[in-house]
Amino acid sequence: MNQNFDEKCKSRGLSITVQRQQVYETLMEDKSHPTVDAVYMAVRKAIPTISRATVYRTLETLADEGLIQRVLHPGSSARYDGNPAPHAHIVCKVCGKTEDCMDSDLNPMSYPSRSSTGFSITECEITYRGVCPECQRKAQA
Amino acid sequence: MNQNFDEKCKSRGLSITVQRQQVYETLMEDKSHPTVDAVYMAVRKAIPTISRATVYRTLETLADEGLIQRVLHPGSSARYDGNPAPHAHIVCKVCGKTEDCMDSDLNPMSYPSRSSTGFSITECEITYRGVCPECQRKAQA
DNA sequence: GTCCAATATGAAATCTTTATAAATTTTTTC
DNA sequence: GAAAAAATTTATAAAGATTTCATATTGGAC
Repeated sequence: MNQNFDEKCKSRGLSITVQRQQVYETLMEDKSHPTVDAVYMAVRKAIPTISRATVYRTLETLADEGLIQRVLHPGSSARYDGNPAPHAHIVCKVCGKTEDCMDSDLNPMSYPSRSSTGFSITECEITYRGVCPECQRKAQA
Repeated sequence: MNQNFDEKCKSRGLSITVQRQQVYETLMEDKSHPTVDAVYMAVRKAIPTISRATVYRTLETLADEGLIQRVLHPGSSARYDGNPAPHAHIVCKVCGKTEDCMDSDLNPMSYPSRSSTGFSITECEITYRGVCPECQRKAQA
């Protein structure tokens, strides 16, 4: 199916399963930062018997392995992003829509030094919150 | 109790209630970025009959008014920070401990321009994820 | 192909959070 | 201050999100 993905699993000691392949492929095709449930619904079209628990576990596993990334969403359900490269996100606090934020004027992400925190840092997430154009329009009406 | 807090409520048109006062005071005293449940447990010592729903609602209200701030926590429960000023956080992905991240070498937060996104942005959140010193030690053992 | 380890399933359990209606408290008005 | 109006709290339930668990199935090494 996706040779690249299979190799990445293999190199990490993960078994290659149809469920993992399908979840990954679905996320690569859906750029909307879908919720777990949205991924579950999409994957069911290909694997009708897949369990919701499997989708949860698979997404978590792939994120732990750095193949995808988890995107936070205030007070609501988790979302995932098929692009594992660090980049900022912008979330509408009315409808929850989540988009990449690629403004080149933004300061580049920097990491705190190990010495100052004692943490070993592996991920950085920047989230802007606001109101998307559509919800602004609806609010005016 | 806290004159300052009472005034802030008044200026925002919020009623002053013992529940709000106590939730706010609890959060000011607890610098650990507690979960809603932790706040609920602490406030119960002062107001044993307080409802969990009230704590949820109160924290949300105070955050909406900018008196406190909500801190995201990947896939888990929300946490709150009594300091409403924007600052980065660092979260341990093993135990969930959340700390302020005040490294002065970090790039300052910048906001994307309105024109590039169409969003009206009100909040920015920076979260680093990694493993805290304690959990690193435990993992070695 | 056989076997063992890893993974998936399905249902239930466990959080976490929100909604609702009735009761209470605050604020406003006089 | 007392009464009326508005806002808030309570308690319960419901909804939603996520995890757990025992069992069944599958993948990969041999």
